[in-house]
Amino acid sequence: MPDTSSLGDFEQLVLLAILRLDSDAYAPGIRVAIETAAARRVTRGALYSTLERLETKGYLQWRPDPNPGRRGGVPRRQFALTAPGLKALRRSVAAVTALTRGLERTLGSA
Amino acid sequence: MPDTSSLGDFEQLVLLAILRLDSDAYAPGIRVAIETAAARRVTRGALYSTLERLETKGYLQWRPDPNPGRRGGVPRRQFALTAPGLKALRRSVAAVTALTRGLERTLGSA
DNA sequence: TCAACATGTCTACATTGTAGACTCGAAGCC
DNA sequence: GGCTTCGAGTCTACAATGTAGACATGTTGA
Repeated sequence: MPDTSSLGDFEQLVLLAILRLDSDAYAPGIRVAIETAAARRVTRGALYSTLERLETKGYLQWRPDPNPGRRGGVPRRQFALTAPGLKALRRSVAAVTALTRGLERTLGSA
Repeated sequence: MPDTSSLGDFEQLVLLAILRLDSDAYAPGIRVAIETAAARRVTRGALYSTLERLETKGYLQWRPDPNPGRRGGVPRRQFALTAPGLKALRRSVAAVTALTRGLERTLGSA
């Protein structure tokens, strides 16, 4: 791992989705959020591998669903960013923002 | 390659830098632009591998430096996005933008 | 002629992304 | 109770992307 450990693109999307979903940050919802925002398919495998890697890096934490009552078996996990996770995400978003600034018209990100 | 071929994070930064530098989009400058924006080191190897991969995907093109007159040996290459490259970049930036919207305060991207 | 320099190439490997089959256990139905 | 359905998560194997650093090549100027 490089010392200025940066985020891959999918990792970035996952962290953003968790931040955005806040207390609703369960894996299935994260998946839907990314699929919607990025207009692309996200398999469970891809998502869980990434979640695990982010946890290993100390960028996120989870706890068992504080309010269950659904259908399935295994309890869901509620994810949240850690302080280092938020910091890494900030850096990552800042890089894109810096290079994007002034190109809004060309990029159509009105 | 997935059919909805998405950009890796470094690829995204490289395309953004090229777009931004416009007619000054030579490899060394691209490198500096990314190092500055992302506050991280970028080796030549990393950059050229990525440029080559992006070219293979048809996302960028290059031509020999139209106005030479520098020091070194091999002529520089001037890079530019292709239409598909711009499209892919738009998609990629749009995903980040969509998930970022409303989180400006938290992310400090004022 | 030769050192310094500016680009670009090559090789080998590490990290991240992806797909899809599989496991687990609770809930509902009969 | 036994069986099916379902939601969530695990596992394995591989593909794509990212990274480092040594090397090559040709120009310039002392």
